[in-house]
Amino acid sequence: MTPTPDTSAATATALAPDFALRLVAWQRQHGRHALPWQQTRDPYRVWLSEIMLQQTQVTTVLGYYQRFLERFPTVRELADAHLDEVLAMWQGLGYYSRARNLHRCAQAVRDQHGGAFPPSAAQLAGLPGIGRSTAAAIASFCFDERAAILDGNVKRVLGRLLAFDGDLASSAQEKRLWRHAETLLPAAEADMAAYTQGLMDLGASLCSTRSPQCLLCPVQDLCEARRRGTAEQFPVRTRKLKRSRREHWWLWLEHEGRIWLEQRPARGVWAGLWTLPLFEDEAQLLSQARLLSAQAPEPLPRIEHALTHFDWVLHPRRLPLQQAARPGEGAWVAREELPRYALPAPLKKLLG
DNA sequence: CATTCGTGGCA
DNA sequence: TTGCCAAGAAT
Repeated sequence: MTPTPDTSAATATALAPDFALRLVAWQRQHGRHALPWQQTRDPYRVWLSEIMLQQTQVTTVLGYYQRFLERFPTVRELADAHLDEVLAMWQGLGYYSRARNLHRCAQAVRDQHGGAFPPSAAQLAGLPGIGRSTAAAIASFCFDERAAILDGNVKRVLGRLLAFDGDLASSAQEKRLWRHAETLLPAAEADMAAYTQGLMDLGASLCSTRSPQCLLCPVQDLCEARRRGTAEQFPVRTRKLKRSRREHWWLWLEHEGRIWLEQRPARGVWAGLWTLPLFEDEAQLLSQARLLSAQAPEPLPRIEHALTHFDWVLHPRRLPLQQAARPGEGAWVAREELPRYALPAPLKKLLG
């Protein structure tokens, strides 16, 4: 049995000087330059943008980014804030462990780095919420460090450039691609910011997931997938994520315009966010409701909410109360106070 | 190494 | 409607 020859490694080495120089030139002429987080080299602002942009589209981040900076203009103000307020500013953006790690990271910068982000990818990667790729992005943008990123865009661009046929669901294959990404880095530190941005810009525009526009690509004649006419086949990623389904009942208690909210535990789905009391089935909800009122809760239309790995069906049941009992650990929240509470998207929609 | 984390947009 | 995916990291 002859092992498949690893042509991608030789390809990466052969392309190394040309690819970077072309990408850098293209980025400077055709890439994005007007995004808010591109108007600065302040590590705090660049870091904030990189965290928000993890698994999140640029258009979604834009509004959050400005509002967040107005409330927390410096890393110290973020570090000194309460986690609940950080979560409230993050509500709707998703992946809430990012907000939790963001807060922890700000405190680490304050307490262990004298209030300034450490100026190297290696040190940045040791901070909460900053992995290898995010560390490299910050270091290349702010400090011109020759450090490779490997996000979704880069996996697609390099996967096609090298016709990399390893399954990126495998960590061993991803490790190989990391090495290629480092091989392809530009020689000059002065080119690093444009190079890193160029990889992102190319992946977000011409080298898109579906219908890539190879004819306009600055590296079309270097691209192995383009040569084969099989750009859409890269990168290779077998998905084994099976979506499951969960079903719960939500008790919406109201008293004199206030709503009863409970804070979810610090781990798991919607960690630290405020929600309605959740029940495994309708019988348990009704059992709780009978302790609070002689009235029966009003059934509201079901909510179908899709998370990454499961579909969630929620059945809201609304129950106005004459007297304000305390059904457990939680808070009666007036509507005008709701913005200070971090609510998951479907609840914000339901209450809105 | 596999799983667990949100949300909105798009074909 | 359904599935896929977007500037990933932590466990």
